[in-house]
Amino acid sequence: MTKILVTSALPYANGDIHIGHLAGAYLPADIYVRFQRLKGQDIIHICGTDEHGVPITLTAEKEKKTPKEIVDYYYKRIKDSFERFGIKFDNFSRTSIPLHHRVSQQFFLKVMEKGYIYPREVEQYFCPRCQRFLPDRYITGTCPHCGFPEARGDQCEACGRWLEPTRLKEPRCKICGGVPELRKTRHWFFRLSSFQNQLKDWIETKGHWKENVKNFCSGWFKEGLEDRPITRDLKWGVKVPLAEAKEKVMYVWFDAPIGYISSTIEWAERIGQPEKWKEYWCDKDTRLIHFIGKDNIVFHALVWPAMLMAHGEFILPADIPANEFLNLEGKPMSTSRGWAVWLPEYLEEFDPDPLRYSIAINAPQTRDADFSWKDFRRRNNDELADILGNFVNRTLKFIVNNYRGNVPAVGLIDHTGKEVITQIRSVGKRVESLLERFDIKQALREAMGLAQLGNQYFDHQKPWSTHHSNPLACEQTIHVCTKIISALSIILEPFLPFTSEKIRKMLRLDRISWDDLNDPKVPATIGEVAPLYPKLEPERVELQLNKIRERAQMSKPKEIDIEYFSGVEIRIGRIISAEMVAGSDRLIRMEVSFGDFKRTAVAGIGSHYRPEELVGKKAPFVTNLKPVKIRGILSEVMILAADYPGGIKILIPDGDPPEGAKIK
RNA sequence: GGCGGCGUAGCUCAGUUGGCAGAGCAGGAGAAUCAUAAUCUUCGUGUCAGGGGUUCGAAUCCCUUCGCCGCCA
Repeated sequence: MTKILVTSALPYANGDIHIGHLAGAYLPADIYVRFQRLKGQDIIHICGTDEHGVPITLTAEKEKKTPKEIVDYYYKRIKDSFERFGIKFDNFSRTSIPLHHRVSQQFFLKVMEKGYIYPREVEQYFCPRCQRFLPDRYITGTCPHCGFPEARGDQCEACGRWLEPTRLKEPRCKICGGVPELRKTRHWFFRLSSFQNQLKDWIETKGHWKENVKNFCSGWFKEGLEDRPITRDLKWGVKVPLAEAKEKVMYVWFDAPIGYISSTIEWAERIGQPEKWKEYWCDKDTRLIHFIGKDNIVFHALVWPAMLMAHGEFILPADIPANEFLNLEGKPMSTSRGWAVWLPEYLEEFDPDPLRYSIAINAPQTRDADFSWKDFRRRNNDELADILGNFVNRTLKFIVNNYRGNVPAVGLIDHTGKEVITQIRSVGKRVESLLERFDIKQALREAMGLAQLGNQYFDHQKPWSTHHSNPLACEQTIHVCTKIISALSIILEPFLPFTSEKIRKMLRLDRISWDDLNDPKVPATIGEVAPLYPKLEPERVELQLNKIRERAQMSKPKEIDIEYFSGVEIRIGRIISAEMVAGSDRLIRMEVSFGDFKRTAVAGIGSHYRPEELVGKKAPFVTNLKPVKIRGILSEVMILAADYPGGIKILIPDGDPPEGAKIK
């Protein structure tokens, strides 16, 4: 049998999963895998967190933690929220485990052995204060074209021109503000350029791939593929397995996709068949499918296949169903601006299936789509509760009320009933072929059509009336309706697994398979009946809408007027003494003179200043803050300092203003 | 700036290789009372963003303007 290996993009362990991620990769993948599994296919779903790279080290610094602490935290949260949302993986690994490091290193060495990795001297900015080489976008300076003083190392945002960091005038480290210096360093490059033709030929055989994927690739072929550096001067990551590169790690984009392989190996070991991963990665008959969002297309359709070609022992992707983006309330999602719906937060308030439904029925398959809370509520109430939930409920309640919970058995089914059963089969067939093409949106519409069909049939047959006038006909109707419910529990399982489970409980069905759609099983008696979905009041979703609006507002500082500002009293103070607060490695206690009076300050700047450095310095202090006790010491004034990832700098006045001078 | 995408009914979205513009919701009318007042039937609606071109025929292909979005290793 053809095996299927499905991967979902490795989420970056630097934040929670939000609905955009779900729509882009994880939900479509989960639906596809659940469907294939119901069909009895040999399929596994592999994923894990991507835990290396500079952004994680920066988050760690910002939160005064180690990178390990950051990734441990998010690994747990991400894994947990996937589980609660019903996204099922056969293995959910992480790229920081030793197994992954080993596999990545072997991969590296193998590709190097084949001649596709080579070292090259490059000049890069190094920040002596941060003690590290700076990625392009962490350098700012004056743009040589337009004179914009805050241009980024890779591009000037004012005039839009591309830049090399070395061309910036007065370069500065974006992290600490220090002056970086050019240093020679050696990096290893992947010979991507030599795969251009091979990749082109390969993609031409993929006529069935989605338009957006092919489009992206052709753009890149036009530009021409260039070799890419695959090492970094960083401590956090997979060590480069070369004696001459002891201090380097792999660039995160290189080791991350190898995570698909190492996660599969971890899975094989876990189930006690350590060689089994090869059946998926090394067998030409296995279909490798990568589910990703559109931001990942170039990588999965070009760079990663080139890496696999270079390595030579693994299969290439058979399909890359990439989705577009999901907007939120009409605006693109933005984690930094707080404009997103995060999964852990959602799950505190609602059940998984309504969101699975909302996303799947309006999936961004061919273009960006929009998620709104209003629409979410409507989908839940008008579609899930009213059409699907009500059909199940009215039928089963009817059985309870009129047949004491025993499903009527029937010897014969009349023409109309048979027609319905034929319809079930053809809906099954259509859903099947739509899902094979990854068209989950249309597939779900078709599946829901079955509930609608049920309501129509129920209405036309009028069992509430035939129950008295023609009991046999009534029994038939209810029997057929129960068949429809049974079919719904199968056909909806990939999309709404929790709903499917509830229905199966009510119908006392323990095992289901896609083939059962040919003649859905009907139980003799039913279990306890309860409505499938509670209706959502408008307030429930308005609350959510307000939450994201407020958050977006907060990330933008509020405008204040001059009166408001003049309410803050800031004066120049001279630090007359300073000492570490006992039992703390960050707090410094200072006595500050403002000429006429003295005050005590406790400030969390000890990670970047030694007390003796501070004594004698003049700096601005807020002098009318409400005093607070910190570690038992009353802090009466607050020192002003620049606080940014990687550093804290107190402000020193220009010249020598007198103690106590007011700042306006 | 360059490249790419998008613009279809009041709203959210489908529209295969060019072949009479579609669905759901909202809105109007009716039927039914088993069911979470939940269902079912039925009705209207479009400068397919604007302009130009190719074609017997364009929402679809080409050019252009406007608007929105993304990417730029």
